[in-house]
Amino acid sequence: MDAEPRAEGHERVAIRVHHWLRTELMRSRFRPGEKLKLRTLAEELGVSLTPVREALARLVSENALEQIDHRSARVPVLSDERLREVCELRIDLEGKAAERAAERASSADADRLAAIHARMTEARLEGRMQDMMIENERFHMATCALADMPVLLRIVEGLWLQCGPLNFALKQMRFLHKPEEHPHNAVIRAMRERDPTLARLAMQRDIAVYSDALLRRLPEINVTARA
Amino acid sequence: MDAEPRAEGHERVAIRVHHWLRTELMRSRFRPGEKLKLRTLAEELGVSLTPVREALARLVSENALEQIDHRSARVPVLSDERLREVCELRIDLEGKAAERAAERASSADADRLAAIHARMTEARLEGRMQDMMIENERFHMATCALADMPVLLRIVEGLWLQCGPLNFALKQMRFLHKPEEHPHNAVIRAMRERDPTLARLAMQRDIAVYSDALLRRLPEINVTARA
DNA sequence: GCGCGGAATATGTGATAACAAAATTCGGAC
DNA sequence: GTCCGAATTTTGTTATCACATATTCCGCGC
Repeated sequence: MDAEPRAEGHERVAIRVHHWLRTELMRSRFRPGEKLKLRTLAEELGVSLTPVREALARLVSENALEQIDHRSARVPVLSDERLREVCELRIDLEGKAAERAAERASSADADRLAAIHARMTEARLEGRMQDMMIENERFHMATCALADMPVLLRIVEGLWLQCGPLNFALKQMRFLHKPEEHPHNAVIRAMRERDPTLARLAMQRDIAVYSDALLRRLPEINVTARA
Repeated sequence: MDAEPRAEGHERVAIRVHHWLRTELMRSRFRPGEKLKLRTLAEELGVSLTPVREALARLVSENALEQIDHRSARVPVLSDERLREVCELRIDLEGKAAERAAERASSADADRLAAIHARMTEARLEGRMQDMMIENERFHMATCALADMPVLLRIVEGLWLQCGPLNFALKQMRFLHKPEEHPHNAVIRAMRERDPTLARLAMQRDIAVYSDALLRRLPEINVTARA
């Protein structure tokens, strides 16, 4: 099977599993509280236990999974306090990232952000909520990446991952903003105008609105998680 | 329901290795750029490759190690920019933690911090720099723990771990403060007086002084790392 | 002496097996 | 019918093995 003998194709299996699990968590395939079983995952992916184990260990270290009873790993059930904390940290850290990004972004960078946001809006209008969420994530990660702070970027990715399993709650969520008032637009404008403070405030408002909506839904999420 | 079913005796080997490596990294046993070899570590600890592999994978996920050429793991060589970033994030995040801690700390908590700082001062006066560093770490972690923000605590632990390999540079470092002016004292006072702003500023000053000292030393550190 | 190439060694990866602990199922006593 | 305990099954952990690739080392030719 050397379709790609040396190219991108032959990543390590453990890395592939890790990426796959990350994505599935982001797509809310697993519910909060669900236990992830080694042999089940290994069979589904057609690999042995070893790389699956490594991937799970990494996700535990990233706080994307929770080690329960010193043995199995499960998707964390976020308490109200914990979700509040994650959101608060996102507000601080993504706010800082947006601020820094606005100091450094070129107009081409701003265009890229605008393109992502356009795809996100399109998906939202067509009711493809899954795609909308993916583009939303892209928007935030792209903004963070513009700050050119790799350590911060990894931390923010970790925070997103912790909220990932909750995203399915947003699938039925009403529109949070009128399209023309969406905070992302202000973020993009701030990039073009090199206005760090505006960028920070707009990003923080975006996250705050998202957080409030999620926190209101948390009780019903954790009820369904119990089942 | 035993008193302590699996308390001390048989922790998982992989966890033990992970803790051990964390500690060794903090104690600067490994130099920046050093490659960590599976079989060497396994032999030293008297275990097989599997748990060592898992521990290394976790440390890579925690940014405490760096995956090089998609195969081996090595202790990261921090660039000037990267060290600056880590320190900047520490100033933000530990500042916030100290602020929050000051809102919630009891006077018993303040006593505990004072005790840690006293041990640190004692170690410093006696020239036991290694012990001093350990107590310094304890002081910062204990303060963060008082903030009652577990997610933040894990992030800060990760940032410390990234600086860990550099700590050996501080062994010969001159005193950064006169004992009575040490910022830790101001932090403790802020806890007693419930003064969040003072707590944040004092903690930030402490980290800033440390950071500047470390940044000045970075060139020579990275030279020795090359060897 | 220098560079090159191949062999020997070192090193990491993934699969499998043996084992231990936990969860589940089943059967019998009441 | 219910509850308790033993047997069975499930599940996670570690060690070992086979293999692929990277690195080192040595000898040969120039």
